[in-house]
Amino acid sequence: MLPTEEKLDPRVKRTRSLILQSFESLIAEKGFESISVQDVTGKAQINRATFYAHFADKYALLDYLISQKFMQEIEKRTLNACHYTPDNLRNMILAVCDFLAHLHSDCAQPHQQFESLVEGTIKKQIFDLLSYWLTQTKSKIPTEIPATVATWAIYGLASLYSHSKKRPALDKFVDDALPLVAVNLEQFA
Amino acid sequence: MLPTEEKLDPRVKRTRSLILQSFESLIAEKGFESISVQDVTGKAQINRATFYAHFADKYALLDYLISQKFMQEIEKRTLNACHYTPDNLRNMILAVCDFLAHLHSDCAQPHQQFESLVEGTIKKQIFDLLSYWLTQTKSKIPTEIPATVATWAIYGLASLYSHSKKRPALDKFVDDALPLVAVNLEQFA
DNA sequence: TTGGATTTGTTGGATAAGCAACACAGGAGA
DNA sequence: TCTCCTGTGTTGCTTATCCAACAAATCCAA
Repeated sequence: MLPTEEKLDPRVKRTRSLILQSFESLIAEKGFESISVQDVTGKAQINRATFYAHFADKYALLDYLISQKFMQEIEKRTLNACHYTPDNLRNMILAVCDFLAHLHSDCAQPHQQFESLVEGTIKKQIFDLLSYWLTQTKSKIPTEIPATVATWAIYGLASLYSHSKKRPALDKFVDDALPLVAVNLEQFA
Repeated sequence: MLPTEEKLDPRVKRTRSLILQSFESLIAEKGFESISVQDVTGKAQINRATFYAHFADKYALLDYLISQKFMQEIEKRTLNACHYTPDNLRNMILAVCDFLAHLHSDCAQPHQQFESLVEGTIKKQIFDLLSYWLTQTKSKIPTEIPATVATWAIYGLASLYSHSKKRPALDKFVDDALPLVAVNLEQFA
Protein backbone atom coordinates (compact mmCIF):
# COMPACT_ATOMS: atom_id res chain seq x y z
CA MET A 1 0.00 0.00 0.00
CA LEU A 2 2.60 2.51 1.03
CA PRO A 3 5.92 2.05 -0.75
CA THR A 4 8.04 4.34 1.40
CA GLU A 5 11.20 2.75 0.02
CA GLU A 6 11.15 3.37 -3.71
CA LYS A 7 14.15 2.82 -5.90
CA LEU A 8 15.43 6.34 -6.24
CA ASP A 9 18.58 7.86 -7.61
CA PRO A 10 21.08 7.58 -4.76
CA ARG A 11 21.82 11.28 -5.07
CA VAL A 12 18.20 12.07 -4.37
CA LYS A 13 18.08 9.82 -1.35
CA ARG A 14 21.28 11.33 -0.03
CA THR A 15 20.14 14.91 -0.52
CA ARG A 16 16.74 14.34 1.07
CA SER A 17 18.33 12.59 3.95
CA LEU A 18 20.79 15.44 4.51
CA ILE A 19 17.99 17.98 4.38
CA LEU A 20 15.81 16.04 6.78
CA GLN A 21 18.60 15.43 9.24
CA SER A 22 19.64 19.04 9.46
CA PHE A 23 16.06 20.23 9.58
CA GLU A 24 15.28 17.88 12.42
CA SER A 25 18.24 18.97 14.46
CA LEU A 26 17.48 22.63 13.79
CA ILE A 27 13.93 22.15 15.02
CA ALA A 28 15.23 20.67 18.21
CA GLU A 29 17.72 23.47 18.52
CA LYS A 30 15.85 26.69 17.74
CA GLY A 31 12.28 25.80 16.85
CA PHE A 32 10.51 25.69 13.53
CA GLU A 33 9.49 29.32 13.20
CA SER A 34 12.97 30.78 13.32
CA ILE A 35 14.51 28.37 10.83
CA SER A 36 15.33 29.73 7.39
CA VAL A 37 15.87 27.71 4.27
CA GLN A 38 19.43 28.93 4.36
CA ASP A 39 19.90 27.48 7.81
CA VAL A 40 18.82 24.10 6.54
CA THR A 41 20.93 24.08 3.40
CA GLY A 42 23.90 25.49 5.24
CA LYS A 43 23.84 22.78 7.87
CA ALA A 44 23.13 20.10 5.29
CA GLN A 45 25.95 21.39 3.11
CA ILE A 46 23.86 21.40 -0.01
CA ASN A 47 23.08 24.18 -2.41
CA ARG A 48 20.05 26.29 -1.76
CA ALA A 49 18.79 25.78 -5.29
CA THR A 50 18.92 22.06 -4.68
CA PHE A 51 16.60 22.46 -1.74
CA TYR A 52 13.98 24.01 -3.99
CA ALA A 53 14.31 21.08 -6.37
CA HIS A 54 12.95 18.93 -3.55
CA PHE A 55 10.62 21.10 -1.53
CA ALA A 56 8.54 24.15 -2.31
CA ASP A 57 9.43 25.82 0.98
CA LYS A 58 10.04 25.05 4.61
CA TYR A 59 6.37 24.30 5.17
CA ALA A 60 6.43 21.57 2.56
CA LEU A 61 9.53 20.23 4.25
CA LEU A 62 7.82 20.15 7.62
CA ASP A 63 4.86 18.40 6.11
CA TYR A 64 7.13 15.81 4.57
CA LEU A 65 9.11 15.27 7.76
CA ILE A 66 6.06 14.88 9.94
CA SER A 67 4.42 12.55 7.45
CA GLN A 68 7.52 10.40 7.30
CA LYS A 69 7.93 10.13 11.03
CA PHE A 70 4.28 9.43 11.62
CA MET A 71 4.28 6.81 8.90
CA GLN A 72 7.17 5.11 10.63
CA GLU A 73 5.20 5.06 13.85
CA ILE A 74 2.31 3.46 12.01
CA GLU A 75 4.46 0.92 10.22
CA LYS A 76 6.22 0.00 13.43
CA ARG A 77 2.86 -1.19 14.70
CA THR A 78 1.93 -2.73 11.34
CA LEU A 79 -1.19 -0.64 11.10
CA ASN A 80 -0.51 0.29 7.50
CA ALA A 81 -1.99 -2.84 5.93
CA CYS A 82 -4.95 -3.97 7.92
CA HIS A 83 -8.61 -3.23 8.46
CA TYR A 84 -10.88 -1.91 11.17
CA THR A 85 -11.01 -3.70 14.49
CA PRO A 86 -11.36 -2.17 17.95
CA ASP A 87 -7.87 -3.43 18.71
CA ASN A 88 -6.35 -1.80 15.64
CA LEU A 89 -8.14 1.39 16.56
CA ARG A 90 -6.73 1.18 20.03
CA ASN A 91 -3.24 0.82 18.62
CA MET A 92 -3.74 3.76 16.37
CA ILE A 93 -4.71 5.95 19.28
CA LEU A 94 -1.64 4.77 21.12
CA ALA A 95 0.47 5.60 18.08
CA VAL A 96 -0.84 9.15 17.81
CA CYS A 97 -0.41 9.76 21.52
CA ASP A 98 3.14 8.47 21.46
CA PHE A 99 3.93 10.48 18.40
CA LEU A 100 2.71 13.78 19.76
CA ALA A 101 4.30 13.18 23.14
CA HIS A 102 7.69 12.54 21.55
CA LEU A 103 7.27 15.49 19.24
CA HIS A 104 6.75 17.83 22.14
CA SER A 105 9.80 16.64 23.96
CA ASP A 106 11.99 16.79 20.84
CA CYS A 107 11.08 20.25 19.59
CA ALA A 108 12.15 23.60 20.95
CA GLN A 109 9.33 26.00 21.85
CA PRO A 110 6.45 24.53 19.87
CA HIS A 111 4.52 27.63 18.84
CA GLN A 112 1.02 27.90 17.54
CA GLN A 113 1.94 27.89 13.87
CA PHE A 114 4.04 24.76 14.26
CA GLU A 115 1.34 22.96 16.18
CA SER A 116 -1.38 23.66 13.69
CA LEU A 117 0.77 22.64 10.75
CA VAL A 118 1.49 19.37 12.49
CA GLU A 119 -2.17 18.93 13.27
CA GLY A 120 -3.13 19.34 9.63
CA THR A 121 -0.56 16.88 8.44
CA ILE A 122 -1.30 14.23 11.01
CA LYS A 123 -5.05 14.45 10.62
CA LYS A 124 -4.68 13.98 6.91
CA GLN A 125 -2.71 10.81 7.55
CA ILE A 126 -5.14 9.49 10.11
CA PHE A 127 -8.08 10.19 7.85
CA ASP A 128 -6.52 8.41 4.88
CA LEU A 129 -5.63 5.39 6.93
CA LEU A 130 -9.04 5.19 8.58
CA SER A 131 -10.74 5.54 5.21
CA TYR A 132 -8.64 2.69 3.91
CA TRP A 133 -9.61 0.55 6.89
CA LEU A 134 -13.28 1.25 6.54
CA THR A 135 -13.41 0.48 2.84
CA GLN A 136 -11.86 -2.90 3.50
CA THR A 137 -15.25 -4.13 4.60
CA LYS A 138 -17.36 -5.54 1.81
CA SER A 139 -20.30 -3.32 2.53
CA LYS A 140 -20.84 -0.08 0.70
CA ILE A 141 -21.48 2.03 3.76
CA PRO A 142 -20.21 5.61 3.20
CA THR A 143 -17.03 6.24 5.17
CA GLU A 144 -16.41 9.94 4.94
CA ILE A 145 -18.44 11.08 7.89
CA PRO A 146 -17.49 8.38 10.39
CA ALA A 147 -13.84 8.64 9.34
CA THR A 148 -13.91 12.38 9.87
CA VAL A 149 -15.46 12.12 13.30
CA ALA A 150 -12.99 9.47 14.38
CA THR A 151 -10.03 11.39 12.98
CA TRP A 152 -10.84 14.53 14.92
CA ALA A 153 -11.64 12.59 18.05
CA ILE A 154 -8.39 10.68 17.93
CA TYR A 155 -6.29 13.74 17.32
CA GLY A 156 -8.10 15.61 20.03
CA LEU A 157 -7.46 12.85 22.50
CA ALA A 158 -3.78 12.65 21.61
CA SER A 159 -3.46 16.40 21.87
CA LEU A 160 -5.06 16.38 25.28
CA TYR A 161 -2.79 13.57 26.38
CA SER A 162 0.41 15.11 25.08
CA HIS A 163 -0.32 18.50 26.62
CA SER A 164 -1.40 17.31 30.04
CA LYS A 165 0.95 18.49 32.75
CA LYS A 166 1.48 15.16 34.39
CA ARG A 167 0.59 12.60 31.79
CA PRO A 168 -1.70 9.85 33.05
CA ALA A 169 -0.78 6.25 32.34
CA LEU A 170 -1.27 5.88 28.64
CA ASP A 171 -2.96 2.49 28.77
CA LYS A 172 -5.49 3.67 31.27
CA PHE A 173 -6.12 6.82 29.28
CA VAL A 174 -6.80 4.87 26.11
CA ASP A 175 -9.00 2.37 27.93
CA ASP A 176 -11.26 5.22 28.94
CA ALA A 177 -11.23 6.93 25.59
CA LEU A 178 -11.48 4.05 23.17
CA PRO A 179 -15.19 3.27 23.54
CA LEU A 180 -16.18 6.83 22.72
CA VAL A 181 -14.47 6.55 19.38
CA ALA A 182 -15.32 2.95 18.68
CA VAL A 183 -19.01 3.48 19.06
CA ASN A 184 -19.11 5.40 15.79
CA LEU A 185 -17.32 2.67 13.92
CA GLU A 186 -19.09 -0.42 15.19
CA GLN A 187 -20.80 -1.03 11.88
CA PHE A 188 -17.42 -1.66 10.24
CA ALA A 189 -16.18 -4.23 12.73
CA MET B 1 52.26 25.27 3.36
CA LEU B 2 49.73 22.48 3.36
CA PRO B 3 46.25 23.64 2.36
CA THR B 4 44.35 20.52 3.38
CA GLU B 5 41.11 22.46 3.27
CA GLU B 6 40.76 23.75 -0.25
CA LYS B 7 37.55 25.19 -1.55
CA LEU B 8 36.20 22.22 -3.41
CA ASP B 9 32.89 21.46 -5.01
CA PRO B 10 30.72 20.23 -2.12
CA ARG B 11 29.83 17.17 -4.15
CA VAL B 12 33.47 16.21 -4.30
CA LYS B 13 33.99 16.71 -0.59
CA ARG B 14 30.89 14.68 0.17
CA THR B 15 31.86 11.81 -2.10
CA ARG B 16 35.42 11.63 -0.83
CA SER B 17 34.20 11.72 2.69
CA LEU B 18 31.75 8.88 2.08
CA ILE B 19 34.45 6.79 0.43
CA LEU B 20 36.93 7.41 3.22
CA GLN B 21 34.43 6.65 5.94
CA SER B 22 33.34 3.36 4.51
CA PHE B 23 36.89 2.40 3.65
CA GLU B 24 38.03 3.10 7.18
CA SER B 25 35.29 1.05 8.73
CA LEU B 26 35.88 -1.80 6.30
CA ILE B 27 39.56 -1.85 7.20
CA ALA B 28 38.64 -2.12 10.86
CA GLU B 29 36.13 -4.83 10.01
CA LYS B 30 37.86 -7.17 7.60
CA GLY B 31 41.34 -5.86 6.88
CA PHE B 32 42.73 -4.08 3.86
CA GLU B 33 43.64 -7.08 1.72
CA SER B 34 40.17 -8.55 1.49
CA ILE B 35 38.41 -5.29 0.65
CA SER B 36 37.20 -4.85 -2.91
CA VAL B 37 36.36 -1.59 -4.60
CA GLN B 38 32.80 -2.84 -4.76
CA ASP B 39 32.73 -3.24 -1.00
CA VAL B 40 33.75 0.36 -0.58
CA THR B 41 31.31 1.83 -3.07
CA GLY B 42 28.53 -0.40 -1.83
CA LYS B 43 28.94 0.70 1.76
CA ALA B 44 29.41 4.33 0.74
CA GLN B 45 26.34 4.15 -1.47
CA ILE B 46 28.08 5.73 -4.41
CA ASN B 47 28.52 4.48 -7.93
CA ARG B 48 31.59 2.42 -8.70
CA ALA B 49 32.46 4.62 -11.67
CA THR B 50 32.47 7.60 -9.33
CA PHE B 51 35.08 5.88 -7.22
CA TYR B 52 37.41 5.70 -10.19
CA ALA B 53 36.91 9.41 -10.82
CA HIS B 54 38.59 9.98 -7.47
CA PHE B 55 41.08 7.19 -6.99
CA ALA B 56 42.99 4.96 -9.38
CA ASP B 57 42.44 1.88 -7.23
CA LYS B 58 42.24 0.78 -3.64
CA TYR B 59 45.96 1.30 -3.16
CA ALA B 60 45.68 4.93 -4.10
CA LEU B 61 42.80 5.18 -1.67
CA LEU B 62 44.88 3.70 1.12
CA ASP B 63 47.68 6.09 0.35
CA TYR B 64 45.29 9.01 0.50
CA LEU B 65 43.67 7.87 3.72
CA ILE B 66 46.96 7.28 5.51
CA SER B 67 48.34 10.59 4.29
CA GLN B 68 45.29 12.42 5.51
CA LYS B 69 45.28 10.84 8.94
CA PHE B 70 48.98 11.33 9.40
CA MET B 71 48.72 14.93 8.31
CA GLN B 72 46.05 15.46 10.95
CA GLU B 73 48.37 14.04 13.57
CA ILE B 74 51.08 16.45 12.41
CA GLU B 75 48.77 19.45 12.32
CA LYS B 76 47.40 18.64 15.74
CA ARG B 77 50.90 19.20 17.06
CA THR B 78 51.44 22.23 14.79
CA LEU B 79 54.50 20.65 13.25
CA ASN B 80 53.42 21.55 9.76
CA ALA B 81 54.75 25.09 9.75
CA CYS B 82 57.95 25.24 11.70
CA HIS B 83 61.65 24.48 11.42
CA TYR B 84 64.15 22.12 12.91
CA THR B 85 64.69 22.08 16.64
CA PRO B 86 65.37 19.09 18.85
CA ASP B 87 62.04 19.69 20.51
CA ASN B 88 60.14 19.66 17.22
CA LEU B 89 61.99 16.52 16.28
CA ARG B 90 60.96 14.96 19.55
CA ASN B 91 57.35 15.83 18.87
CA MET B 92 57.56 14.35 15.42
CA ILE B 93 58.82 11.06 16.80
CA LEU B 94 55.97 11.09 19.30
CA ALA B 95 53.53 11.73 16.47
CA VAL B 96 54.76 8.81 14.38
CA CYS B 97 54.73 6.46 17.36
CA ASP B 98 51.20 7.48 18.31
CA PHE B 99 50.05 7.17 14.75
CA LEU B 100 51.36 3.67 14.22
CA ALA B 101 50.18 2.50 17.62
CA HIS B 102 46.64 3.68 16.90
CA LEU B 103 46.76 2.24 13.43
CA HIS B 104 47.57 -1.19 14.77
CA SER B 105 44.75 -1.16 17.24
CA ASP B 106 42.22 0.14 14.70
CA CYS B 107 42.91 -2.26 11.84
CA ALA B 108 41.93 -5.88 11.51
CA GLN B 109 44.79 -8.31 10.82
CA PRO B 110 47.46 -5.96 9.54
CA HIS B 111 49.25 -8.10 6.93
CA GLN B 112 52.58 -7.58 5.29
CA GLN B 113 51.24 -5.83 2.24
CA PHE B 114 49.27 -3.37 4.29
CA GLU B 115 52.18 -2.61 6.54
CA SER B 116 54.61 -1.91 3.75
CA LEU B 117 52.15 0.31 1.91
CA VAL B 118 51.68 2.31 5.08
CA GLU B 119 55.42 2.47 5.58
CA GLY B 120 55.98 3.90 2.13
CA THR B 121 53.31 6.53 2.54
CA ILE B 122 54.39 7.65 5.97
CA LYS B 123 58.08 7.79 5.13
CA LYS B 124 57.29 9.98 2.18
CA GLN B 125 55.45 12.38 4.47
CA ILE B 126 58.18 12.38 7.08
CA PHE B 127 60.82 12.99 4.47
CA ASP B 128 58.98 15.91 2.91
CA LEU B 129 58.36 17.54 6.24
CA LEU B 130 61.93 17.07 7.43
CA SER B 131 63.25 18.43 4.14
CA TYR B 132 61.07 21.48 4.61
CA TRP B 133 62.38 21.97 8.12
CA LEU B 134 66.00 21.67 7.10
CA THR B 135 65.71 24.13 4.25
CA GLN B 136 64.27 26.72 6.62
CA THR B 137 67.79 27.39 7.80
CA LYS B 138 69.60 30.07 5.84
CA SER B 139 72.58 27.89 5.08
CA LYS B 140 72.86 25.93 1.87
CA ILE B 141 73.81 22.64 3.45
CA PRO B 142 72.42 19.74 1.36
CA THR B 143 69.48 18.11 3.10
CA GLU B 144 68.78 14.95 1.18
CA ILE B 145 71.12 12.61 2.99
CA PRO B 146 70.48 13.74 6.56
CA ALA B 147 66.74 13.87 5.90
CA THR B 148 66.80 10.34 4.56
CA VAL B 149 68.73 8.98 7.51
CA ALA B 150 66.46 10.69 9.98
CA THR B 151 63.33 9.54 8.15
CA TRP B 152 64.29 5.90 8.22
CA ALA B 153 65.47 6.11 11.79
CA ILE B 154 62.26 7.73 12.95
CA TYR B 155 60.05 5.26 11.17
CA GLY B 156 62.13 2.37 12.44
CA LEU B 157 61.79 3.59 15.99
CA ALA B 158 58.05 4.04 15.70
CA SER B 159 57.71 0.62 14.14
CA LEU B 160 59.66 -0.96 16.96
CA TYR B 161 57.56 0.89 19.50
CA SER B 162 54.23 0.04 17.96
CA HIS B 163 55.08 -3.65 17.59
CA SER B 164 56.55 -4.21 21.03
CA LYS B 165 54.49 -6.65 23.07
CA LYS B 166 54.22 -4.52 26.16
CA ARG B 167 54.84 -1.00 25.03
CA PRO B 168 57.28 0.90 27.22
CA ALA B 169 56.34 4.35 28.44
CA LEU B 170 56.41 6.48 25.33
CA ASP B 171 58.16 9.45 26.91
CA LYS B 172 60.94 7.32 28.25
CA PHE B 173 61.31 5.54 24.94
CA VAL B 174 61.66 8.80 23.05
CA ASP B 175 64.10 10.21 25.61
CA ASP B 176 66.41 7.31 24.88
CA ALA B 177 65.97 7.42 21.12
CA LEU B 178 66.00 11.13 20.39
CA PRO B 179 69.76 11.78 20.72
CA LEU B 180 70.58 9.10 18.16
CA VAL B 181 68.50 10.87 15.57
CA ALA B 182 69.31 14.41 16.62
CA VAL B 183 73.06 13.90 16.30
CA ASN B 184 72.75 13.81 12.54
CA LEU B 185 70.78 17.02 12.39
CA GLU B 186 72.75 19.19 14.82
CA GLN B 187 74.06 21.39 12.05
CA PHE B 188 70.53 22.58 11.28
CA ALA B 189 69.66 23.61 14.81
C1' DT C 1 8.07 56.27 6.16
C1' DT C 2 12.38 55.33 4.10
C1' DG C 3 16.33 52.76 3.05
C1' DG C 4 19.61 48.98 3.83
C1' DA C 5 20.05 44.34 4.80
C1' DT C 6 18.43 39.65 4.68
C1' DT C 7 15.74 36.01 2.88
C1' DT C 8 13.20 34.01 -0.77
C1' DG C 9 12.24 31.69 -5.04
C1' DT C 10 13.91 31.18 -9.85
C1' DT C 11 16.94 30.72 -13.87
C1' DG C 12 20.82 29.07 -17.31
C1' DG C 13 24.80 27.05 -17.87
C1' DA C 14 28.78 24.19 -15.84
C1' DT C 15 30.13 19.99 -13.66
C1' DA C 16 29.98 15.81 -10.74
C1' DA C 17 27.60 11.57 -9.96
C1' DG C 18 24.73 7.80 -11.69
C1' DC C 19 23.99 4.01 -14.81
C1' DA C 20 24.38 0.28 -18.05
C1' DA C 21 27.33 -2.00 -20.85
C1' DC C 22 31.68 -3.64 -22.19
C1' DA C 23 36.20 -6.17 -22.47
C1' DC C 24 39.38 -8.10 -19.62
C1' DA C 25 41.82 -10.53 -15.76
C1' DG C 26 42.10 -13.96 -12.20
C1' DG C 27 40.30 -18.02 -9.47
C1' DA C 28 37.58 -22.30 -8.58
C1' DG C 29 35.83 -26.29 -9.94
C1' DA C 30 34.21 -30.02 -13.34
C1' DT D 1 41.48 -27.89 -20.56
C1' DC D 2 36.95 -25.52 -20.37
C1' DT D 3 33.54 -22.86 -18.22
C1' DC D 4 31.47 -20.11 -14.70
C1' DC D 5 31.92 -16.44 -11.61
C1' DT D 6 33.57 -12.35 -9.50
C1' DG D 7 36.09 -8.22 -9.54
C1' DT D 8 38.39 -4.55 -12.37
C1' DG D 9 38.79 -0.46 -15.12
C1' DT D 10 36.64 2.24 -18.86
C1' DT D 11 33.17 4.63 -21.75
C1' DG D 12 28.97 7.43 -23.59
C1' DC D 13 25.12 9.22 -22.16
C1' DT D 14 21.62 10.84 -18.56
C1' DT D 15 20.46 13.29 -14.52
C1' DA D 16 21.10 15.75 -10.09
C1' DT D 17 23.62 19.12 -7.90
C1' DC D 18 26.29 23.35 -7.92
C1' DC D 19 26.88 28.18 -8.71
C1' DA D 20 26.21 32.97 -9.56
C1' DA D 21 23.04 36.18 -10.52
C1' DC D 22 18.57 38.14 -10.36
C1' DA D 23 14.07 40.33 -8.90
C1' DA D 24 10.81 40.27 -5.40
C1' DA D 25 9.41 39.87 -0.66
C1' DT D 26 10.26 40.70 4.24
C1' DC D 27 12.26 42.74 8.13
C1' DC D 28 14.05 46.25 11.00
C1' DA D 29 16.05 50.20 12.62
C1' DA D 30 16.72 55.19 11.82
